[in-house]
Amino acid sequence: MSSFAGRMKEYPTVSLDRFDRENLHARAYFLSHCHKDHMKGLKGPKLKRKLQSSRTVRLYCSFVTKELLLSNPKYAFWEEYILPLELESPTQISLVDEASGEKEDLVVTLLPAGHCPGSVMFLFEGSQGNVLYTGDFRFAVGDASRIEHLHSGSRVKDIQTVYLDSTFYDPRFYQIPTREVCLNGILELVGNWITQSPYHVVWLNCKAAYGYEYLFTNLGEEFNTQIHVRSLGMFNKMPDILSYVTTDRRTQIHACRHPKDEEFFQGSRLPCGCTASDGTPLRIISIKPSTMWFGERMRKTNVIIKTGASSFRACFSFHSSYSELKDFLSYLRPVNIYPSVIPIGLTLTQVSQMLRLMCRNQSDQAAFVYKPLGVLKRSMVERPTYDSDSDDGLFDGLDLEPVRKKMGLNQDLENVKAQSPQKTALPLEESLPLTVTDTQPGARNYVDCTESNDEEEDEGETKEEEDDEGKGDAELMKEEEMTTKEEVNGVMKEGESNKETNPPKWEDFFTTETLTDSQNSLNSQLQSCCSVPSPSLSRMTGSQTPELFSEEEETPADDGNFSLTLSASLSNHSSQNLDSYLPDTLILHPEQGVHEQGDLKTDDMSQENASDVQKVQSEPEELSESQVSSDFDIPSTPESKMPRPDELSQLYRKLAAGEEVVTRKRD
DNA sequence: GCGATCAGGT
DNA sequence: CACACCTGATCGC
Repeated sequence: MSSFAGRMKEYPTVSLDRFDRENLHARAYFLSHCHKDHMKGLKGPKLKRKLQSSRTVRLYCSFVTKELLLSNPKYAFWEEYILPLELESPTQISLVDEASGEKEDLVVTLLPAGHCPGSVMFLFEGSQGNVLYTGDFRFAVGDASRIEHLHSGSRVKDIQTVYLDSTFYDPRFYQIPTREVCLNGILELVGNWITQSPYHVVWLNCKAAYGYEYLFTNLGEEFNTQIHVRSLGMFNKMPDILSYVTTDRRTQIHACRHPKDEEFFQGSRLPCGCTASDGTPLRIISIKPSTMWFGERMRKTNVIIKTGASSFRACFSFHSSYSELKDFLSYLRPVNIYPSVIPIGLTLTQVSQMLRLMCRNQSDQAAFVYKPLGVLKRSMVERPTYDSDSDDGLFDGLDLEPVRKKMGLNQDLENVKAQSPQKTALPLEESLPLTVTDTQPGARNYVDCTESNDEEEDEGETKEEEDDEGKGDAELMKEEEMTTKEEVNGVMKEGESNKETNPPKWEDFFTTETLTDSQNSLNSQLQSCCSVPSPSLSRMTGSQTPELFSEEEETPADDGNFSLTLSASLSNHSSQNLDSYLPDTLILHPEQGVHEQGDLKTDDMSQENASDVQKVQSEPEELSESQVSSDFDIPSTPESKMPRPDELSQLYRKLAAGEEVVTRKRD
């Protein structure tokens, strides 16, 4: 879930995907896609009032996003304020301060993000450099090189900052099967089921969100049918989607929902209550799209998992995997990268630190361990707060735009690897301390990638990290609990970012983020949609109310004879591991049971898996409480010692006075 | 009555 | 299996 606070420090007068709090004062708004966690405040009365009193404030988004947004009456008041933009066509936008008349021009380009219908990234080009806000996105490896507007000529544009959908920026999510592989698995499963008889139907147990449409269109295309959904008004102007969805329940593929749909399914009923016209019980399987991921060296498992007599999970991801993100970032090599999502189980500090390694000029810091106080170079004079953004001034102007050609992906990857002082097959950061406040380097061992998807989240959750000093990008990234300081209103003040000095890197000493990630729930309903029953359908059966179907209990897919074990596409395996040579799609026989990870194996791999599981279980323990101190942490570097309070206060005094802070250098 | 927030669910 | 929602309870206005 996005915890982006809405503003970029380069262009703080615009707000993106966040419309509450400070964002109420923006000169322009941008909506990357129509998911609730990116629409906070968007239907708020405050914003509505502001719009009515403004003559220049607009909301920019794609045409599709506009369409989806306005299909919900709660957002209808936006109609006259939305300025939809074409994809891939740079547009100049004037940001006007209506009070002073002050104006700033900005060129924005919408880039398709592959997350859900209408989803885009925003590329901003203006006086403060090129900034890419990714929104939520899924790019496959190599995709960045195919985007025209990320290049000028044959070179990659010089990107100052990427605001990144870092949902899966964690080595645990090293690999997620590609869209195509996942889709093929689902097509195969669905095909094998619905071809058995007209009474064999599939229920796609999708979340209430946009993003599954390409699944619908592909299924519809493949099986020459339509998918039953609850409403389709939002797609009225999108024939490519509209033609594959229907409110007619007489189809073998359903993606309809009902508040109690799980119960329905347990009772062999579809959420829409549909039955066969002749009374023959339907045989329903459910397919629940869900994210499956695999560690770096983990044997690839199936994209379809049987989870019950007639239930399946199918791999599906709206977001790029870790390796896809790394590919993306290593291609762009921005100066700064800020996460807009903190993956579960990680802290902002950890993610930021890992991302820093993907920044331009930072790869040589792969050897960086920790320098106690040694990086304090100059004092800061006028800096009310120290923020973890402050290092962005450190590397300004140091380098030219790297020569990278379009499609030069492999080359780039090689470069990246070559830049790593440690020649290892491991991802760069895996041998690094994730945060300086975390115990020892390698306390978390990412080398032994999670070999199972079953890891629990028992750790980290509300790890109190910190002190409240130095908000900085903590402020930009989140908005909660930022306490009292008026002067830190969530945005860098102009001129505050001091480009000439090398400010102390406070984040190396103190973590600055609090982990109150509590902006999860928007209680609005995007879909207040009432399905319009098609007149021609309502006479299908006299009895369509779900309640009338409870009697006959035939387990739909009990299946002694359900041997859908798909020998499947033994195609694209990189064959480095012969023992990873498994079908993409494999459906376990019912008798094999799939309820536990230990059961997730076929005969030829059971041994390996068993040992893999062991490996996971013997992983180092989580951080103990005592290792995460509540106030601020001085990391325990071997040669360093804990500063005494009087030493610290002396240091503070010097800094406050603007004196040069001389620190002992070790060797 | 409304919005914001949280807990708990899928 | 960790995304993008739901619902329902509680609180403040």
